[in-house]
Amino acid sequence: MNLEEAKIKYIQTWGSLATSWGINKTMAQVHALLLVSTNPLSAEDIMETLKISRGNVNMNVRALIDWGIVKKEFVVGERKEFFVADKDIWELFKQITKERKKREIEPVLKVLEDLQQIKDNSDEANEFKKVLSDLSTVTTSVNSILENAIKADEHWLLSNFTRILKK
Amino acid sequence: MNLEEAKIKYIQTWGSLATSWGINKTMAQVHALLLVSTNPLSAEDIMETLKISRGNVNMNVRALIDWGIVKKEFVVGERKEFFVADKDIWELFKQITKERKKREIEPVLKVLEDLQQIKDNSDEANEFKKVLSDLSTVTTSVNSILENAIKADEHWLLSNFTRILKK
DNA sequence: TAAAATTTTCAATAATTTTTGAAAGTTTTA
DNA sequence: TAAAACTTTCAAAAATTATTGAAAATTTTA
Repeated sequence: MNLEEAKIKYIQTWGSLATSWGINKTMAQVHALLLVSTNPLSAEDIMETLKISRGNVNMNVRALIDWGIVKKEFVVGERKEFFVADKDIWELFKQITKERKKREIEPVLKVLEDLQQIKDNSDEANEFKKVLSDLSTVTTSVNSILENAIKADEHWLLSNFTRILKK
Repeated sequence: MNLEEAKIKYIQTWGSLATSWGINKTMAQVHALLLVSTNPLSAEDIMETLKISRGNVNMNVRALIDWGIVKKEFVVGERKEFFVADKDIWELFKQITKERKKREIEPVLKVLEDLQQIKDNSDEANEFKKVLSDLSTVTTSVNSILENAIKADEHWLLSNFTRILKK
């Protein structure tokens, strides 16, 4: 396998992992392409390499910029826009975590809390509240871990984890 | 909001969270329904409550059993099968983590390792290998955390995390 | 053993999500 | 200012994923 093949394999692999975690395949592939590219790429470069339409490139690049993991870059003497991905994978991990936490986990925690408030003291209601409370505990716990992974310095995840392993 | 409404709200909320993490909505809803139900439910109970077809119930209940988070149960004097969800949410968390780790993360780690092996010493190849290596580090790290969450006792996640927070 | 009850399968259909591509919009150049 | 270069939008089409429901298979009862 040569370098080009390896890059393609990597782009495909990342795309399929993304799909099973609810991230659009093309978005992941565009990101992967920018990540392994040594120079900034234009919309056309991406279109050609991934064989996708202009509109699709535009939509997905914007989504990546919105997630804070891709930046626009200007190349001297060139009119069009170019894009680059941050090469720091920890930064990537932090950004993705941050976005998903905010968009998906926090709203669920809010609903779980609201549901706890129902005024009903039957055994059935109390059993339900117990389930909700347990769910909140796990969800909060996951949320906290993610929060710290975001807040702390680059290698929080690895360094803290290593410490736990050694205990 | 009364108890019934709260249960429905919870089932819907869980279903939509599941969707954004690549889990089938109905599968999550069936699980949520079993989780808040005080007694075992038959395929028909599920069909009626969630307004879905027999085939759909069958497919999704089997998937849940396959994931190890729902069990068949027999009710005396009844011919048909009934289903229950483990009420221990930590157990649920562990099972889901275990399955996703095995099915999705481990295969990716394998590919990343394979790709590292390309025999090419150009600057470009080395840069690519660096990206792969960083990805492997983060992925391995996430994988290890999940591994420990699975192996250790019920409240590993919470107790260890609390300790880190207090440092 | 055979009829009844129940579960499973899976081709067809429906719903959802993604992608296209051409038109509209914007920015830059001359 | 207007033509060229480029980007964005979005309705329609394509692709993917989920669901139905009726037929086949299996299990239970009598």
